[in-house]
Amino acid sequence: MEVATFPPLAATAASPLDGTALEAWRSYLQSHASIVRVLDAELMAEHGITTRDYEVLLYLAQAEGRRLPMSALAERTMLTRSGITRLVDGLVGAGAVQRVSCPEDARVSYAQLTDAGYERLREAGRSHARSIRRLFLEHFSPEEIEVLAGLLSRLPGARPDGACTVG
Amino acid sequence: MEVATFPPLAATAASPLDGTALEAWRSYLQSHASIVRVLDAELMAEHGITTRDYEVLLYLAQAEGRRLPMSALAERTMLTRSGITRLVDGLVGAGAVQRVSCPEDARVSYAQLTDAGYERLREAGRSHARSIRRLFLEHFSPEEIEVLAGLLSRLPGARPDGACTVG
DNA sequence: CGTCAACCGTTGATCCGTCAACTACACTCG
DNA sequence: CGAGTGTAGTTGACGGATCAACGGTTGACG
Repeated sequence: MEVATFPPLAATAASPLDGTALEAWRSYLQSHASIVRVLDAELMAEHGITTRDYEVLLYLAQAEGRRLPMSALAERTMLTRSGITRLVDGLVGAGAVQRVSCPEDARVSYAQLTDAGYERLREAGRSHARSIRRLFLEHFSPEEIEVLAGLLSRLPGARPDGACTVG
Repeated sequence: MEVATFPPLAATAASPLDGTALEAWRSYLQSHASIVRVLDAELMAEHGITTRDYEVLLYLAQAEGRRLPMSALAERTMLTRSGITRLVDGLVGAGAVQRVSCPEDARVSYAQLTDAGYERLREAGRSHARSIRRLFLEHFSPEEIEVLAGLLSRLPGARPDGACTVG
């Protein structure tokens, strides 16, 4: 697995950002690209699922009854409803998810995590978390993690309205 | 312009990350997704170019003679050679870039920034930098920027010259 | 020289996600 | 009830990026 170089995008000859600011921005962008790329590759190589798949599986696992309406999934994943339809198609094909229609509202169709899907998630989750630690967390001390969390949480989009219960 | 919600991917019921660590990771991912999404949309709305386009234009502008071999572009942007071929096709079509063959090595073909392309970049650069300030930099004090830059620079891929050895 | 490996850029097939259009259903209000 | 409005999910057409394969070029080495 070859893990190429780096990606930027930042100041222009015309309107440069200040030195340190530019560095911060570049590191932010580039590290993200690199880390996510490796994470993707590892998840795919070791468990045959994409990060998107994993994300959806995780949301379902955390949801009441291990099922969510397609729209809810779309919202959480920041995908289009149509995108989610296709993604879930794949997961259904892989046996990780079933479609279940909703008795109270015939319009909605739940994506329901199967036992196989849950098992798949558990397995993937272990190595995924390990990867995250290795690629991200391990570069900082606990105090630094706290600082980082505090700073990053101010950025747009960093604060979902609670919502996601872990465990 | 609707700027949807948030994207996660993180701990699983099976192997959760520690609380603060999880928060840091989530903020990192989610803020990136949100910010990049807005940046993309603004660049497209105001100047009709993709972030990728902008990136390529910027690299060319910074390069010796405002031109680079396709492979060099691919490397810098973290795109495939084939991806770059197609992207540059577009820029050529838009008149921002020309293809120039290399006299010393008939295999390489330079992407050469045109004057029009440079002008385009300058215009886009202004508002782009403004957007970056608004979405990223303005959330921190100068000292915090420094701290952030220092922390982020440790992550894989954050160091342009420092070789990207992961795996 | 002549061969062969490595390399550059392009192309065809394909995957993944979007947008826009459509179907089916639900809810409100006359 | 029945029309109109809005919502949930799917589908077709398309764009962007990848991989695999190819043709042209270079450079090293027998």
